[in-house]
Amino acid sequence: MSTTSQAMLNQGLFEDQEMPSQLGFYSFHPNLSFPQVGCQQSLKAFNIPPSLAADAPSSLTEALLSSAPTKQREDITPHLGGAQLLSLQRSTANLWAWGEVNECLSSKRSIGGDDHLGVSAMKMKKIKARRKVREPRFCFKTMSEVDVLDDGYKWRKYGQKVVKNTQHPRSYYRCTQDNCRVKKRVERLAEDPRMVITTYEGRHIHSPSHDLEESQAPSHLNNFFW
DNA sequence: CGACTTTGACCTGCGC
DNA sequence: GCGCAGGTCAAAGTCG
Repeated sequence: MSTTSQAMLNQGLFEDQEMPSQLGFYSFHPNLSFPQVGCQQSLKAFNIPPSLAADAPSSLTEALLSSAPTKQREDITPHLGGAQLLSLQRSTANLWAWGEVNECLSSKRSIGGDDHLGVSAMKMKKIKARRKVREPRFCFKTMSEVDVLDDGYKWRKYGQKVVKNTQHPRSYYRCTQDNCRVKKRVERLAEDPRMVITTYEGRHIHSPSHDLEESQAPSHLNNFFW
């Protein structure tokens, strides 16, 4: 669709279903090092081989690309290699997660063992206590004029809320497929209204509604549903 | 008429 | 316990 062809997938954040405290993030900047441990935990949840992520960020990029729906693959590809993203911007959509990611990044090399994420046990305990069990979440930022990007699935809007300190409302969508409980939130970045923050929660139990042909193509990575 | 959006009310978790 | 903010519900409205 032409409206989404201008969209640029810049960076993302995902969370392990089994271990919500394990967060990984990806960036398409080739020089940015990778928080490998947390990353691999999350990759396991999304069925992406850890070996792809352990080597270099570019490997992960390929993994994400090969497992993404055709439409998003087209959106992402033109921007690979030339990405100029070094900073991680906060948004109300993933504020709860960015703190942990930042701590992970700042301490990932110096600390091993159980405390490999560098988050103090006390703080981790507080975080876990605060958070109830969540579906795996995947959040990314796109530059797009349209709020709702065509990701191949059908969504029904079930709510809209004005979030504090932002002039743009947040929209809540649910997958229309029976028994599929995937949700997504869409909002515009307060600092840059051109950027759309899309947060997926849960995993689809079915193929994209208009991407069936591609989803049946043989690939060991194609079980990564968005 | 069914599918979808809108929107105010309600529920829940968290900080103080 | 109270108030705030985010998330969800559901009735009403809209559209094809």
